[in-house]
Amino acid sequence: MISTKGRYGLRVMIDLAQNDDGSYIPLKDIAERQEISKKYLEIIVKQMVEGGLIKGLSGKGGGYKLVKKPEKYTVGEILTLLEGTICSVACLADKNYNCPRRKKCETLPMWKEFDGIVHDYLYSKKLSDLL
Amino acid sequence: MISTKGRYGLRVMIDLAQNDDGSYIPLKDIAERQEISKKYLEIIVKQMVEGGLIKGLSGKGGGYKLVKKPEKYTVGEILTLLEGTICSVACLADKNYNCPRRKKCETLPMWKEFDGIVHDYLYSKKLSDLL
DNA sequence: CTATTTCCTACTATGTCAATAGGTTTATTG
DNA sequence: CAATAAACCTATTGACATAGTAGGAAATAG
Repeated sequence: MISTKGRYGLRVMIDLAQNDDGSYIPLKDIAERQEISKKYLEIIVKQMVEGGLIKGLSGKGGGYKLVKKPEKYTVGEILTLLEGTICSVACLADKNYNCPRRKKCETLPMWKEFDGIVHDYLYSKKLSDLL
Repeated sequence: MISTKGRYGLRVMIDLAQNDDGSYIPLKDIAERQEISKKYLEIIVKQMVEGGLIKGLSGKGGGYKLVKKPEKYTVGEILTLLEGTICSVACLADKNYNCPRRKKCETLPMWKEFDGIVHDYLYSKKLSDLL
C-alpha cells in the first residue's frame, strides 16, 4: 500500500510541473491547491530536495522547482525515494535475500515475478504522462 | 506491502495442497514444515476457515483440509481474505471513492490502472501454479 | 478416559503513519 | 536596514497495525 508520503509527493511533482514558469513556487501555494497540510508537505518536500528530485530556494520569492523536465522523471523513482522501497513483499526488500528458506520457498518465484511487473509499470510511467 | 499474514497463509495453502492425502492435516505439522510459530498460524488459519478457504476438524486425527482443488483457488482470493484488501492505494480502498478530489485528481487514473494490473496478475495466478 | 487437536479470548511490545508545533536561517524588497 | 516571506530544522504525539505470545475450553478418535 502506497502511503500518503508517496501519493502527496507525486502530486507535488505534478503541481510543480503544471505551474512551472521558470520561477520558484512557494509550498504555501502548492498546499492550498492540493489541499494538503503545508506543515506535513514540508517533511515530504525536504526528502525530495535531499534526494535530488527538486531544488528549494529560501527567502522571499523562494520556493521549489523541478531540476529536470517532467518526461525525465519516472513515477517509480519518485515513489522509491519517498517510500524507501516499493517492494511488494518483505522477502525481497533487501538485496541479500537472507531468508533461510529462500532455496525451498515455493512462493518466492511468484513474488519476484510480481515485483517485476510492479516495477516495470511504475518505472515506465513518466511524470509527463500525468499532466 | 503484503504482510506475513498473507504470505504465511499462502504457504499454508500450498502445504495443504502438497500434503493432501484425503485426511486432515494437523497445524503442528504445517508449522514445523513451514518453520512458522504454530500459535501465530492459528490466528491466520482461523480466518481462512471463516472465509471458507479451508475446513477444520477438531479432536484427535483432526486438522485442516482444502475445500476445493488447488486449481480452483487464485492467489488473489487468498490474499484478499487475509489482507482485507490488496489495494495499492487508499483512494481506491473503498468502493465509494469518497475522496473530495476524485474529479480533478491527476493521479487517480494511474492508480486505477496500476491497481488493475496488480489484480489481474494475482487473480490469474492459481494455487496449483505454485506447487 | 486420555491424548490430541481445533477453537476462543485476551494481551503486548514494537513500529509506522500522518501529522502538529514552534522556532531558526536565508533571501528579497521597499 | 528593516520588514516580510519563504525554506529549513528538531522534536513530539495520537492512533493504528503488525507480529506475535499466553492460557485455557471444547471437540473427537481410539
